[in-house]
Amino acid sequence: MKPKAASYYKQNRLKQLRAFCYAAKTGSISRAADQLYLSQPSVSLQIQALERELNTMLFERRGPKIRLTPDGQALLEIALPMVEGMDSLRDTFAERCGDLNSGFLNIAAGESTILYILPKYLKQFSDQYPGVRIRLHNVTGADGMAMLRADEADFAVGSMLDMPDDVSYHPVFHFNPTLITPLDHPLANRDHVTLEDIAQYDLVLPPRYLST
Amino acid sequence: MKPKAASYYKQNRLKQLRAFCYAAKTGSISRAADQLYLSQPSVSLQIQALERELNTMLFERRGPKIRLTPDGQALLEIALPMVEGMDSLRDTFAERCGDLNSGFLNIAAGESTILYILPKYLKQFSDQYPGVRIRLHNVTGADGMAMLRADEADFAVGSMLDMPDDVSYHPVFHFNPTLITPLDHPLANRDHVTLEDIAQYDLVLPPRYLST
DNA sequence: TAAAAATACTCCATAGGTATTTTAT
DNA sequence: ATAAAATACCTATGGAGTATTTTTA
Repeated sequence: MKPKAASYYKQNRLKQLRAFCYAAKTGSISRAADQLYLSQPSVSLQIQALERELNTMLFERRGPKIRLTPDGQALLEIALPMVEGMDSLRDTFAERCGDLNSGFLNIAAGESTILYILPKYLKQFSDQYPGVRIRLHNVTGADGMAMLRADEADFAVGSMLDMPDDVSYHPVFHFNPTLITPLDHPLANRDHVTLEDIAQYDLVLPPRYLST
Repeated sequence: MKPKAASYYKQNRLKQLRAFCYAAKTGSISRAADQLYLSQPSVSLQIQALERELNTMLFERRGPKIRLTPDGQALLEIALPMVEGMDSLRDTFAERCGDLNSGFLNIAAGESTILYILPKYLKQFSDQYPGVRIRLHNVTGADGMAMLRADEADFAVGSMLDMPDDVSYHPVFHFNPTLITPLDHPLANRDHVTLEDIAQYDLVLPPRYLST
């Protein structure tokens, strides 16, 4: 039996607010119930619960008609954006990180790598994911390692003669390209990395030449 | 039996998101469970349900450790403000329209009204609602009307010889005091205004003399 | 092996339904 | 008289619990 956190229950605020918003918008509890695919008593009770918990009158009940009170008006202004936000969250989320995502990709590489190797692939990548901003960091191999450890870079590309043991690398092809990630990267602990595995991580960089 | 609205159930998104946010912030499902006064399996299941519904992986499960995926990061940014908004809604609401409310009350009145009539009532009012800031606007009757229309004033007090028809006024007593509100004010469309009706609107101003 | 997460299962609180009554136009 | 909200009551879903197993660092 847990402490039970006396009065810490936020209950189903969301349902209550949704019921309230629909009732406010339609001006009728019954119509709200229809739109929400609920029964009229259900919506009525939700609103009553909300009024009880907020200790106020949200609607003026004038017989069969209801009307927002000033308090109700105030709540509506607060609650409507939240309810809409919650109900559209699935789409918002899909839009945000679904197929075309936003965000940043930090790449650490040496100057010559940036100049001669990356452009071709970056072009290809940014065509495919126009939402992703790419930041190139012109650093030497050692500094690139530092950025990886500081989580300032997502990938480092370049020649690596000495491979520190807190960074994993995985040969991907039979000729030398190497995938370098921070140790805590999802792919870091997998022994077999397939192209499909990498593909989901926004960037596939198959550098053909390891040495600049 | 109602239509049942195939797949229209938004379920308890809120609980799921709250569980997720706490887990993300603490970096641990168990700690999140503690803070939420829930059991560890409960939080775990909430998050799994969320992942199923959003069709994604929010956390990297690496044995006993969890870590936000990029998707999880994105969701956190979307969901955190919502969860916080919902959980602080009670306070937000109380602050906005509770017993001692905050906010401003704009009163348009002529100079002599301000000097000789209002002070007594304003004193009374500000004693009762210390949270409400009062702004007095020293304007003539016509300008007061303009402020009402521009929603820059909540009430206008003063003599009104010509009453424009886009502003309603309601005689309250048998001698001449008049209540003037913008047309879209809650009381504007009611034929019968009682003292109780007015009392809930932060301010009761029974000016004894209409003419300055 | 010790931690934290995932599973398995059980139960009861409550959201939701149907039926009915109340109320104001 | 009608239409809508409130009330009464009941049922069943699913959220939350305890106990246990799995996993990896």
